Amino acid sequence: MALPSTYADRNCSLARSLEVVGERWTLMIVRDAFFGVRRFGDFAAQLGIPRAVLTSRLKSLVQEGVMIREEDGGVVEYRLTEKGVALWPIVRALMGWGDAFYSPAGEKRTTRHDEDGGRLDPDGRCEECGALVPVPEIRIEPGPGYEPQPGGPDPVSAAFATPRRLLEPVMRQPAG
Amino acid sequence: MALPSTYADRNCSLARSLEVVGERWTLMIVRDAFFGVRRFGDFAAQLGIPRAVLTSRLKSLVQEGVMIREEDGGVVEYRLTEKGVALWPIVRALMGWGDAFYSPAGEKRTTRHDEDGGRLDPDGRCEECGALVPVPEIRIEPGPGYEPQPGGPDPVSAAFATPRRLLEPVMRQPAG
DNA sequence: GAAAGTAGTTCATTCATTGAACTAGCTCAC
DNA sequence: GTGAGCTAGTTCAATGAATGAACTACTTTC
Repeated sequence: MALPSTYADRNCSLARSLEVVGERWTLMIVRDAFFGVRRFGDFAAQLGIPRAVLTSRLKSLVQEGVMIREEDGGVVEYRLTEKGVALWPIVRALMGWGDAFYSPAGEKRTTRHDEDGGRLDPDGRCEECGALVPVPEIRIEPGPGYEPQPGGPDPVSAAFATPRRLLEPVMRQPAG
Repeated sequence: MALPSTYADRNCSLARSLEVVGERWTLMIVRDAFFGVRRFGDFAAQLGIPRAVLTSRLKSLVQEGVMIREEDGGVVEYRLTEKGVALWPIVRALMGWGDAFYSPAGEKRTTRHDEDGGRLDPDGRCEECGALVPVPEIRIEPGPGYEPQPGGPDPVSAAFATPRRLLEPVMRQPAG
């Protein structure tokens, strides 16, 4: 999205949000970032997104302060900022709606409070302890609607199929 | 969005949702529908969207069961179905994020429980009575961040600036 | 029956996306 | 250091979608 420059609507925060995260691919990139993807090549491979588009999207996400680009000794990483992490309710709501109407076998991913294993309700509250669970304490794991991938599972996809905390980096080679 | 046909990701309900509501303009149309817009011409005028695009979006929303097209005595109306109303948490989350990061003067629109006037918290719960307020009982009104429109306010924009219940149809001529 | 309104189409132009190939810089082994 | 291999990011031709303005077809109203 975002063409002539934006949506015209000055009085709607929905329009304003969509100007930042409403373009094709953008929320998929953000989702991957929640799932621990940080490297350019991993985003590209995982999403099947053209590299030129990925470059453009990451650039605008960084410019908007949703992600930050960190270069450390030749290694480039993209991470969500606080503003980016604040997108979680949006991502959760979209996953919830898709689960409800397009996943008859049940939710594709289950979220839990990693501390006590309690499931999270639609508002992100732990059904065990009642707390509103902060993003880094959310564990995500395959749910009843999850369909194991056919074909060779690359390391990143494999990590996606394993219970893990949000934001925890995907490891691309076994730590040595 | 949604080009070659879709996103490839079979295991993510976020991708699935974006295939339905992720294209440019789609969520703006849905928002207008929550605000009571039902007529083709009102969507077109309110959003400044090219009519050809509007036709295409409405067609796919109807096909997906998010909206329904009703023709009654020459009058055509588009309305949200239950599945469409279930998009409210997504719309709310997007408005919330935009308010938080792009509306320094405060939220652009306030939502209340129409029965008792209580404000709704981010989860959509009434701060007066504690109930999770169903969409038709939500009243929306200009908030502290709302900026009155310059220029001639057409009837639809005027309705948007007045406290009203969600889904309640926008009247285009005073009932006679 | 003429005027005005509405839903929707058509079409040339502009712009974004696609996908594949390419560049440039770094790391590591020898 | 030289070469192999990896990674971030660019380039570019082809495709497809968005834009905007004009137009069609149908209704209602007076």
